[in-house]
Amino acid sequence: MDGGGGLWGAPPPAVESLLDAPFSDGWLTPPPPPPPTLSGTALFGYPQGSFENFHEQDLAPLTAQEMLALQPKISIANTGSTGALQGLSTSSVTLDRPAADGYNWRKYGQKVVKGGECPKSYYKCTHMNCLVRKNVEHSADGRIVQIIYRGQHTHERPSKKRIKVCGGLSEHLADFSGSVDTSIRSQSDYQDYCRNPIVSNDTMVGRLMENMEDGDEQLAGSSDSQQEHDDEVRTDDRAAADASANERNPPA
DNA sequence: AGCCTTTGACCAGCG
DNA sequence: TCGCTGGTCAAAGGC
Repeated sequence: MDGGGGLWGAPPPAVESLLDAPFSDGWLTPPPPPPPTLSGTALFGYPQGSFENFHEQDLAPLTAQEMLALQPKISIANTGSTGALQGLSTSSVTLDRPAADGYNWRKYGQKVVKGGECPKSYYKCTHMNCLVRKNVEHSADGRIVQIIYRGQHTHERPSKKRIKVCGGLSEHLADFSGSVDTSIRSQSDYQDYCRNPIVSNDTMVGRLMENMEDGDEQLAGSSDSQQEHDDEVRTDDRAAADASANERNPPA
């Protein structure tokens, strides 16, 4: 995406909802608690985090079952906004949505690492005096496989009016962002999101729709207990975490 | 006008 | 010391 004025552009609201709603906790089967060693690192084995991740290129690696489950839902979600998916950029290098965690991020670099199979994007928090950085690593198929937070935010999340996420659930997201630590989502919620669709996409979307209707209250609940861990860099854990993530969601 | 992404270059750490 | 790799900078261009 060619940013220009917005951190993450303006994905169709419905799809935004699909993607961001899973950050709310407490839906679908209770996920296993995130390994403490994953603090500051989010692992991904499933398209997530952004509308862009759901364009055809990124759906490709999904299993047929997942495709069947996902695409119709997206289509339904986009009812009234037909062509939304077609309007997506086919560029899949930078596909995550850092702003989805409630903070504003500016991409300051991108590097292809690991033999060119893993493009890695580097983000800074745009808040002045905030030195938090975030590395987003993509798999070869464009899916986010890992997010690494570096440092701690020295400020509150931007007010919802300033969060440059767009569309229907953006306000929900903003509220959610105001109540849940960024990195907590990066860990448990993202992981939950990674797992849940595999459990049941129907359920996932159903919950999503519920979230859309129920609003902030469902989004508000979260634990702050992990916050103190969240922004620490635990690069030592990356390998193990990555391995475990791959076990759960082996790359396509 | 402001803020963003893109992208090549530069720098530092490591084997 | 050299080469590789990963992280950052900064100019250019877009919205």
